[in-house]
Amino acid sequence: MTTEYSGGGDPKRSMELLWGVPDRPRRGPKPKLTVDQIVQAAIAIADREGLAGLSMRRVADELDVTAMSLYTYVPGKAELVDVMLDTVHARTAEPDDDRGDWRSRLERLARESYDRYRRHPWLLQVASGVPVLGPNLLARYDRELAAVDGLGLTEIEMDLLVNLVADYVHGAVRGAVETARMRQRTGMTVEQWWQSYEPLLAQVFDPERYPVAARVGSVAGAEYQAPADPARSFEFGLHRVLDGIEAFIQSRAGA
Amino acid sequence: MTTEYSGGGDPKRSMELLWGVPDRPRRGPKPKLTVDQIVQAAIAIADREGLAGLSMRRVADELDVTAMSLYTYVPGKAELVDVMLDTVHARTAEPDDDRGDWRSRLERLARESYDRYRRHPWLLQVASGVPVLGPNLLARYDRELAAVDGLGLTEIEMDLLVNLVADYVHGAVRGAVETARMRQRTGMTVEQWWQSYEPLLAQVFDPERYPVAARVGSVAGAEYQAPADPARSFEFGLHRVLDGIEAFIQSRAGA
DNA sequence: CAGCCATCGCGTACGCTGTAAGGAGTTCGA
DNA sequence: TCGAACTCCTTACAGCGTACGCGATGGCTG
Repeated sequence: MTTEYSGGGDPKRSMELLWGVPDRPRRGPKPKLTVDQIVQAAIAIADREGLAGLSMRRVADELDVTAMSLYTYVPGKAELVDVMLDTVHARTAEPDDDRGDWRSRLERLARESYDRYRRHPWLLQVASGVPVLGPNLLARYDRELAAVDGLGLTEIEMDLLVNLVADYVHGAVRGAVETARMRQRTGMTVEQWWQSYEPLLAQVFDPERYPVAARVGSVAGAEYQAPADPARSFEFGLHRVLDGIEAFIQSRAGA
Repeated sequence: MTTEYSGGGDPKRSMELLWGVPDRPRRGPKPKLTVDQIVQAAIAIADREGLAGLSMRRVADELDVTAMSLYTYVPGKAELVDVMLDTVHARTAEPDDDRGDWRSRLERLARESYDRYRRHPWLLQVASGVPVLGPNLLARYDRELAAVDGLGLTEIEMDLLVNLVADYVHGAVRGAVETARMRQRTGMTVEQWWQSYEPLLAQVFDPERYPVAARVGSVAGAEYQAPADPARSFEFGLHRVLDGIEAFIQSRAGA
């Protein structure tokens, strides 16, 4: 169990943090920390222990200060998460975004997003529907749009397509992340968990009441050794989504 | 900001609550409450105030008992959420699940799911990747599978298709839910929020650095009067997903 | 019909959370 | 040199889930 944020704070203060204000000459004692140190520490904690494990005191401990000291650098936890969100969207290298056709470009971006969620599972809990846009989030949006630019689509259609892929990836990565989280918390693999859970289910399961689920569930349970196979789901679904987009682009080209 | 659960508790106790144990003759004082009353009160609170507003004390207040009394009926909060999850998947009527072709069946189920998320936004925070299956969740899985049964697909393919739709709906409904949540918390509509946020963004936004985003963003911002239009995104994406599934089913029929 | 004891409901307590308020010490600009 | 600005701290509050243990209740057994 974990906590969800973003947009909770003051957007103005978040934007200042994200884009950097030209800092006026400082008068008092030298700051012991930087905002970036705090953000990096917070990201490390959230990666390891989830958003539920992220607390101001925990971050402060890591940096050998008290919790309240952090409020000198950051207005509050919500704004800190806003900056964390933008920060993990930074890119180390600027690779081959333009290579290939639109389909391979979109697929590459979808996998990049999937991998980011896997690396930073807490991203799933950060509300990004009404995001506070930092430089890296904007850069990502720009890259995604560029992947479907020049195909004769309207701007709105480009936006909708990019949203579709982002929405699907978000939905699909949940299974994998929750599986990993369960393993971390309980020390059990999904297979082990399934082996102890399946008998419980069998006790109450009535095949006549759920005929299709009975048939499909038993085949899937045997094949996955678990109730689901998130990685396989993602692969399968991604191709279907891209097929759907392909049909749309072809129909627009014909119009 | 809210809290995420499910699977956190003891699966065995959750299963007992979900499927009902034949209760042995009770000896002590008459119970003041039933599990169902507690679950209904908890759902009402979560609907109104989000999962963050759901606390044992809050539920107890609503029912005129103390927090600790609830632990007579429910092992803990995690198991309570498990039961809440299954309960909101109950159906009032048994309508026309079989009507139409697979596409209209799947679309109807997707919209039903979308509406449920809108009615119970906290569902988005409940981890369902490793769900504790109750009768209603199983019934839903059965219905979804039945929608793609008899098309010549393998069981695994049926499972993957059903997952794909569920994942997409989950991803897509987030935008709408977060928009509604923002309005509830801040009292602002998205349009109002956008009017105050857009100038902040314009101050730091460099069109040369984000050329495609600049073009698309300005068109979309003007058209939506917001950074996005979640309802429209869902409609658009759902049709693309179904198109992708259609392509798959046709290719399988040909094989 | 008495008495046992399972069960219900409650009061208290612990360690955790985000952060408001205010005080002490440090360093720069005037 | 001295006030203003700034950093960092201690203290405190209201909230959380829930472990523990205590009285009161009331159906089953003798």
